[in-house]
Amino acid sequence: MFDEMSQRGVGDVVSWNSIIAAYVQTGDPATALKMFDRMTGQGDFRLLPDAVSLVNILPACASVGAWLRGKQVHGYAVRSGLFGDVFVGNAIVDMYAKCGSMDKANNVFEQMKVKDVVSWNAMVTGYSQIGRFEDALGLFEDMREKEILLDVVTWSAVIAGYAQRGRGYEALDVFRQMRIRGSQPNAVTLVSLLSACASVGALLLGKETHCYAIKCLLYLDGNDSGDDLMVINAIIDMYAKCKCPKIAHSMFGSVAPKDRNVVTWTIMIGGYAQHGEANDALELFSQMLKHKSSLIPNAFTISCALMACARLGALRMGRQIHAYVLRNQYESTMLFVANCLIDMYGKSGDVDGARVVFDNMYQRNSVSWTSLMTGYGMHGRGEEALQVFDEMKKTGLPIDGVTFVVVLYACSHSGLVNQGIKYFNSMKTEFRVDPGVEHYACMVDLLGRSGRLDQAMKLIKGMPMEPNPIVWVALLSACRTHANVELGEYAAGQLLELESENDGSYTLLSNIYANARRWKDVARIRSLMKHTGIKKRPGCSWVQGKKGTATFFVGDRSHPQSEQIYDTLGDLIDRIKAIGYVPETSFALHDVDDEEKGDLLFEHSEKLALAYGILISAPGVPIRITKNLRVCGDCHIAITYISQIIEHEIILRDSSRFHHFKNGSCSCRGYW
DNA sequence: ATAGGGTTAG
Repeated sequence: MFDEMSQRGVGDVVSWNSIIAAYVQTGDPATALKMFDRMTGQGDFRLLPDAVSLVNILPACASVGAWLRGKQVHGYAVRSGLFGDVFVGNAIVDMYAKCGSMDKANNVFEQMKVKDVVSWNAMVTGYSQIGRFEDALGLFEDMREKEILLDVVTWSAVIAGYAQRGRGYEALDVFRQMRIRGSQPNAVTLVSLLSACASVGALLLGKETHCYAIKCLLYLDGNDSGDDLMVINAIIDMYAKCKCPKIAHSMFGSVAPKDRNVVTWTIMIGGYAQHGEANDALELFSQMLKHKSSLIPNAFTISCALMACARLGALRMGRQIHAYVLRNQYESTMLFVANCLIDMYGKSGDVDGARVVFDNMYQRNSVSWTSLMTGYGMHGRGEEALQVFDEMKKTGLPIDGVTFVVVLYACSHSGLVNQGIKYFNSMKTEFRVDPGVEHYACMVDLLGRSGRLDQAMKLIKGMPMEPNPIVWVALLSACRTHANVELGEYAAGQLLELESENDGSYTLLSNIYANARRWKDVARIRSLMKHTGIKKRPGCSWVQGKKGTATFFVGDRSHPQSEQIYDTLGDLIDRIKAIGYVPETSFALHDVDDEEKGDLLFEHSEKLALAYGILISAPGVPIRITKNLRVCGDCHIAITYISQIIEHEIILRDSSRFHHFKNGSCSCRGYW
């Protein structure tokens, strides 16, 4: 219609405004800007924009970050006298605020002769979005003086700002003030509040908000604005982030499938991926695809599904999703998805696959670089990780604390002790990043892993802050690796004092004693665990087959092919004994819970998973195993031997790193 | 015709 009109020369400002508004509203600001240029450009057709034109085009400038264009429009508004229109003024303030230039916004705001509550709200929002909450709340006082009533938007903007920055408790505080001052919350307020609860894991307050929402939804019910669904989505997300995936799922189930939108599905998939069973996330994802109605996964959905794959090491599924991404061209949001792909490939044992994704990206950010480095680090390919770091430095992308955690982690798992020390020392001097407690933990790990326990202890003593549990666990596990009972006891004692002892630290200490043949101490630890009710998390390994995942616990006989699995395993053990394998019984007490069942060393989950992997894999195909805890020492020795007598490469991911077993050696080279 | 909200990565 518009084209026809403009060809006949009957289009006027109103028709141009209408078509431009349509582009803005359907989320195509680039075309809107092009049309605005055509409207105002040289030629036969040159229309003077009116106030509506400006109010239409300013948000478009803001949303693509076209600060310069916005400034030109601002100039035109002043020259043409349209600046006096309060709508125009508000749109200019908002445009500057959204472009991150609050000082300019404030200038304009102060020049406006007529202001309304929207003007004030635009300023409050602007300050809240960049985290300048003192300035935002300062405006509250000005508003009170000028007797401008704070409305629901004013309050919600600040609550949302706090929520987005993870400052949930301050958001809740503002909400309380809002209630005291008698403002009535609406759907947006509730969504912001729920997101605040989610960000700090405040389950109780989240439940309170849920109850409040039930009351409010009675009134909202029946309008088609989609507000109800948004609130419900936020409730599902809140429960998932507060580590209640079951409640989240029952809320999800309470929404009729036809009423769910992409966000509903994505929230639930992401909730399972991060706080529940990652397998359930993938199950839900394929359910969503089967729905085949108008539900199309967006970049968020894909990222969540890839997170689930990464957690499981589900390479086969991850590759399928990668193919889906390529087929469906998720270009516009490729950066995020590609970063998830790098992470997924790295964590699923295919770091070369991660590299291919990285090399094919046309845009990268620091997450892309660090994800790739993490991948190399986990696989013990420290030199390559450091090469990537050198390349990253050349890009000018910010090098922050996270980058150094990854660099030090890579050094630690490849035995690059001197380089690690060098990078640690360069953090402050060269990159102006203050080493945090997490970097000290990395250094303790680095020194400890390589056996320099005294040096590690010296570093801890010289720390400028209190060592946290992670530091002591790093020391403790180094004491296990290098059989240092005395220092191990000390580290365990420190953990006890910080009241953060968990099943892992008890197991480590018990292993240290067992290794030293101090069985009385082993028994003491065991009874201490029984007394305090600390249970060892059961070890669990899984293998991806063509028909889904097979999971094994220690001594597990639940698999239908159990008999065959045990036969294969027994056969392998016999064969490696013949070439020198001696069972390392000090690890037999690793699984203290199962002690009554006898010596289950030969039935550890990773051994069972390997036997099953051999059964289902074609010759020469790598076998990929994932374990929830660290691999047991005896299993590590046994699998090294087994790799000598079978044709498969064995790729095992434990909670610390990857082990590639091939021809009788492991890529970890002792750096667990 | 202007202001506020839900899902993703190291």
